[in-house]
Amino acid sequence: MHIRMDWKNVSFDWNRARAFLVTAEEGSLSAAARALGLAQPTLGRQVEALQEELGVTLFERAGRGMQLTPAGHAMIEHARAMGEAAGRLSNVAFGQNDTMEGPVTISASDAYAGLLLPPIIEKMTEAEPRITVNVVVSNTASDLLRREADIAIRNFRPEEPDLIARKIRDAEARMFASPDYAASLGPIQSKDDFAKARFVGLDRTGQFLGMLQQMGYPISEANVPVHTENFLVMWALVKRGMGIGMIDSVIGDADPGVVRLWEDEPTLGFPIWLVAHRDLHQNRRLRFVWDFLADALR
Amino acid sequence: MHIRMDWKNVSFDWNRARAFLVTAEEGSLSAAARALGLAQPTLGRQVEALQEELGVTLFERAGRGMQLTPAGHAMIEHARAMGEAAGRLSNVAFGQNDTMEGPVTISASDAYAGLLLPPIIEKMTEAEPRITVNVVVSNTASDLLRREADIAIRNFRPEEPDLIARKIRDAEARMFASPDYAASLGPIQSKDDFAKARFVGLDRTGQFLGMLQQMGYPISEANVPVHTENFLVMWALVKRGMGIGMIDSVIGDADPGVVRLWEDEPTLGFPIWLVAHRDLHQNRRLRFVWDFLADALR
DNA sequence: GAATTGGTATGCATATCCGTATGGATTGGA
DNA sequence: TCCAATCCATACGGATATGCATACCAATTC
Repeated sequence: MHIRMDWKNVSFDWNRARAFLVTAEEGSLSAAARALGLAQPTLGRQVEALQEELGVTLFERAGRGMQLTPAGHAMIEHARAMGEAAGRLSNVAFGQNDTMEGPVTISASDAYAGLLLPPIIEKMTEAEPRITVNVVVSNTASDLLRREADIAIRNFRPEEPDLIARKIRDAEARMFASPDYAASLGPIQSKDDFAKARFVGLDRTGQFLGMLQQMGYPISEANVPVHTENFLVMWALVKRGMGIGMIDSVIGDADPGVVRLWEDEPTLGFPIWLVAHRDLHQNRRLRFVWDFLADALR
Repeated sequence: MHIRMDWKNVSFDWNRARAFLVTAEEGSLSAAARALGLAQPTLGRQVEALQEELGVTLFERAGRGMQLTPAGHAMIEHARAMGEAAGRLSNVAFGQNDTMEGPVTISASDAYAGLLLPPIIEKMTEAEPRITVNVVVSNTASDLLRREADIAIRNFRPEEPDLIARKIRDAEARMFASPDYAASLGPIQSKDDFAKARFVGLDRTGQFLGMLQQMGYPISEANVPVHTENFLVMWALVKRGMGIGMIDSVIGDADPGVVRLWEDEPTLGFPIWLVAHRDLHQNRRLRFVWDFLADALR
């Protein structure tokens, strides 16, 4: 049956425990306030009230920020446990949430976010107007674990056990250039014809160049006069005739401002994965976006 | 150094999680409100707000009380984890609390609470006026685990590993009676003289009688015309001359209204233990009361 | 050493939350 | 079937917490 429990020891204000936790982790009341979306005096008063309520001094002012006292150190691990349980609660709640109204955050590389997703998102919001879409530009998988994003589009299979992934297709990167620049190069018959071509590089570390060299292109640093780490910048440069760029053929083919350079070129293959957190994947809204993206990206 | 954490998933109102937890455990909003010392509409609104905030239906009205939905079941364990961490936090905080101002709850049997403790508590509050003393009459050790009491006076060594105990002394129960009744019995020379004596029994189950018979007293149920489970009632009856009562000799000797019946009687020995929760024992206020009681009860 | 930066405390208007009182619904028992 | 008990929902006045603006403080920089 139901054992009569005693709730005296949990009847203190739990939000004050949250204030304590975040202040300790962030190191200052101001940072905690920013992290929680509250005002700094609010956090200060909550921590103050908790100290008053428990009769314990938790922090000492330390010039820059707040320093935990020994008593605070003895208590922070339990506040952390509360926070972790709260996070799990929130995750499960999100998974159980079966309303179509609300936000979904999609994480993708800048190329996908800027070139491929916009029309997809437009169709999706037409189909489900109550869904609000946020797009985050990122290339790491960790933002899913931290719940900075709900669904990620990645080019690798994530290893983390808490994540689930679905392979959409194998994409291939091909060479594109503006029609003008392609014409100035003349007809391409073999790799040797690239000896005098200009490329728009994708990083400063030379990986892009090395990759092409490995594929047998007779090019050196002189062939890559401009670099960027941003696909969208690269693409804009390519479209302005600054050189050749390599990008997912789906993106290049869909862009009327560029042409394929060479039909028979060796392509650079890479997979496209959809990734989500295991706990959140049941969410109805998320499932809808997941299925929509899987269908549209195929 | 400090990994930037994301607090979005813990920034919901933790007090609402508490409301969810207690409501689920207690089975109704009203019971939860009583348990937390809040009003029923408050709990109702908090649960309502949590459902709104998370987009999940947690409860269904079930005539008598609230029933968890499947979604609620999926989440309650995490709320429970929060509650357990909150309890530990509260315990540790209590242990770290180093102020002399505040309450201390002492649990004791009715005999000690009513006969032995009052003068001790009086002296104690004189020595430390800022301490507020609550006395709870109870004979179980579990009220310490539930934190319904801070210090308990017990006649057995508790087995629970979370409790710490200190043996104060071995007490002996002796026979006392009012002077009038003692005189009416005449001088006592041996156990046989008790054949026609009247006793005031301490329970209805016959344990008291059996104990005396085992000690060699030639008595039967006819010698125990009145029973009570309450020591204070027993004592009042004894002092009114209703019969013989057995009680800690320290209590009996200190009471001018009774006399020892027989110096050479075989005594019934039992230990006196002071018990407290391990986590709370560091508390300065508690230590003071603990030491004071240990000294005064010796 | 003055300016700048990042942080904490305080006063005040306001928005939010809480408790009391009350009505409505359901259960259990006479 | 009706009565009593128990519980949830709603309305409203008042207590409480929040945010903004600002004063103040320590550390770092030029």
